[in-house]
Amino acid sequence: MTESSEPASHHQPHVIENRIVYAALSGYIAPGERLGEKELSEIFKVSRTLVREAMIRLQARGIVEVMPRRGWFVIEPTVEEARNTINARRALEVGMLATADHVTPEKIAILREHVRNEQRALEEDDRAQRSYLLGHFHVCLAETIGNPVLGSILQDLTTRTVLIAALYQSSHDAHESCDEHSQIIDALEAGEPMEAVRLMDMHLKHVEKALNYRDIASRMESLKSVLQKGPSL
Amino acid sequence: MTESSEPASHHQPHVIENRIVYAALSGYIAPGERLGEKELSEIFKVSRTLVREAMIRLQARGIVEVMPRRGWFVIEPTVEEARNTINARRALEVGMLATADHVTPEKIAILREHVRNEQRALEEDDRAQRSYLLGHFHVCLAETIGNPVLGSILQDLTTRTVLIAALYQSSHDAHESCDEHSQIIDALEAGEPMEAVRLMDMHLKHVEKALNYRDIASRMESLKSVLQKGPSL
DNA sequence: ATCATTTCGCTTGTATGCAAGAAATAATTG
DNA sequence: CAATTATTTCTTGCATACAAGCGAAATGAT
Repeated sequence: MTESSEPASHHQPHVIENRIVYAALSGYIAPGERLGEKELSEIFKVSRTLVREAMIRLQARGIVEVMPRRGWFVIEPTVEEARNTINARRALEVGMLATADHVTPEKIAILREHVRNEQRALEEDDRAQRSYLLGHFHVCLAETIGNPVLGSILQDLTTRTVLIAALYQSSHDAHESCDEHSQIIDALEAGEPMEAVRLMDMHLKHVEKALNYRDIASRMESLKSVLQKGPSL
Repeated sequence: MTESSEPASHHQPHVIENRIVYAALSGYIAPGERLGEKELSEIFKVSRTLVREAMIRLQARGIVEVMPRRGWFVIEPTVEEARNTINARRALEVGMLATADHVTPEKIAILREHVRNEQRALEEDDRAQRSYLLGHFHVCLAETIGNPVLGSILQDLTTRTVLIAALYQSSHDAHESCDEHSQIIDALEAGEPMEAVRLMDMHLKHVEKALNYRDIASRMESLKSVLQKGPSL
């Protein structure tokens, strides 16, 4: 539980990669944050080569980006990129629910268990765990009613969504999210996949609606005005 | 047209990466083929470092895999992995068609143009181009009625599907594929997305049905018997 | 004082060197 | 001669060294 899901190979590069993804999902690292190669190489006690390898993988997954000779940064998606990411999730998750065959009770149980963990994190007000679990529900769903390929795609998309939510200061209520997850499972259990599709579509609409797309612009504006209007020191 | 779509940055690693993807899509490199770092570094006239970077990216995209100290190889998906990949495509493409809003005539025109290119490759019996275009149709569709995020995901999945088809000696007729693409566009143009969904679902079923999942086993069997029964030289 | 220019420090980009290991070949032994 | 063991070769794994370039600070000119 402490180490989350490390996919096979315990070699350093994957460890670094997974730690950063986990940190992003948990809200420990924010969009725009700089990830210096030297800094990380000291933290993980390896050479820059391995850090670089991890960063390249994360770049391929759309989680970090590089500015030539400036450094690696956690992505700060534009409004358009944010929309695209969420719409890609919509397509994937809707299609996944629509094409899934019967969901066995065992699978329902796994999903229920996950939601129970979400609720516990909510009660205990464990922000990091809450953020992680709310995002990871969708990965769990994809792996359970879908397959590992779907799961890994969704892992990347949800990680990006969490970063988007952080960047645009999502006001989406965590309780609401958790409830919606629960309702989706209800629909699956009742053998009504199309209802599950509808609920998922609404859920993602809520996620997107909760974003303050103006935040970046307004943040820059306010910064600008502060710097302009401020008294000369 | 000769260089296909190179996504920005013309630095070597991306060039190598794209060349290999293109070669896979065109059938120039087969599943299981070894891609030596030294070999590639001589071809592209760069150091192993940059080749390695490209391979790591391709690994993240699920197109090559590494066997420790043995080398890099184009993936040879198992039967289960093949199914998972195609099912992931089904979810994604079905969801994409189902959630897409109205398709403008301009977008229809782009898709029609693509199918025309497919037909030309069929007439001219240009195997490489044919393979590339039949796969790329799905990427084109994703970028046209979806967005770049969907496009890049589908790029990876279709590339893998082409490799799967090569590995399992798909008997899927190219003409049939092309026709099915055309019909999907018809449905979109007619404003009947659900019909497009149905057609896409069938299309992917055909793709999967055309695979001879026994080929790998039978190939190993025959090789084994040949080696056992053969006369001693 | 303000603006342009240059220098300098720190970061990533790329090549290279050497170590570790797997497979193929050669040598050894029963 | 067969089977095992030793050796050699070729591959990737990882660290390191140096080059290149951006940005900030220092410098200079107006």
